[in-house]
Amino acid sequence: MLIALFGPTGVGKTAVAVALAEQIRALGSQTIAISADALQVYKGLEILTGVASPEQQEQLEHRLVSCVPLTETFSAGRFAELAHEEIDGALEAGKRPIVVGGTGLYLRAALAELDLRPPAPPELRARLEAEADKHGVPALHARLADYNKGEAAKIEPSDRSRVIRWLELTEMGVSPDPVKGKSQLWARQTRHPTLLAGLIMDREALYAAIDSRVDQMVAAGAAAEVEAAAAAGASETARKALGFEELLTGDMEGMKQRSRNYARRQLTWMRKLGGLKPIDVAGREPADVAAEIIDRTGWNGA
RNA sequence: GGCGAGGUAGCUCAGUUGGUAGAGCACACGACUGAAAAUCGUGGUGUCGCCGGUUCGAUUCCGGCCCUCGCCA
Repeated sequence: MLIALFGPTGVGKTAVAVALAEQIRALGSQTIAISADALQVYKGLEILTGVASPEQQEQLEHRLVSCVPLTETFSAGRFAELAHEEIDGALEAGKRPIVVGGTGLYLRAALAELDLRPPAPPELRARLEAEADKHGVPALHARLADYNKGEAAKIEPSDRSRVIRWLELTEMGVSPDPVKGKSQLWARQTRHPTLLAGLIMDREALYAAIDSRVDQMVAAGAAAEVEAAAAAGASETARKALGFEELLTGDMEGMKQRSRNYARRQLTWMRKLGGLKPIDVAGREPADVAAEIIDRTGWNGA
């Protein structure tokens, strides 16, 4: 069995993971953390993306963190392969892995076997991007209707990312239609028995925690980190990190705002994730939260 | 004190030739399958500065007052 931790940015996932590790070791097992985060994978954005500190990683080894060069683009598909390897490897070694992360899609990709479609060649995407700039996204969307009227109606004409992705797939000769049956994103189905815990706290406290976390990141040198990353030629996906563009222009308020907005979208994921056990962490010590999670695993014989 | 500009949603503002008003952002909710910290959808925001006048009806016109900003003294 493995433990998975989900929750909005700033809720304290890493601290709970570290506390969990300590308690798992006390029960005589080994453990390791596998991050399910789209931006923490980048090497060189540790402060900005809130990767576990060196001290925390001394207490709990983290995988899939700081492992991709900034200049590379990354994707959920690549992540899924790496995550499955890490999880299976840890289980084979007799460890009790903790999957921790706030990227909903990545978390599901790590825990389940999603039927992800193939990636598009960069030239194809670049061509469609250019067409979208020239004619507008709705014009591209109109082409979807030629392919499949019913399915195209489910995609908003203004949804640039999805319209382009669908056209990529149709031009590649791959059916872009959703997988038949219930969505794999919200299903309870997982590759291994999993306890999925969702950390929550009241909105006001969460937003306050996010704001102060941004202040801490800035105090820790996030702006210099971003400038170095930009100078090093950070990829388009790396530049999506919350605060990347904002810190280049000194807009700390904007960074806080975007982080709060993101947290809200994460909460929407949390309400839908199948089998998730919500745990209110407001005002509690990480060890206390960890103990509640361990209780639910039954590992301590309770 | 004089002159000018302005006071409309939480913020920045638009608008009403008189029939009690709307954008963006914020906020809330939702969608989500190799870009997902991305991308997108839906929704309510309100003594239209205060008091009076004209009017069937005033946020809009008129008068007075208060406040803010700028210039001049």
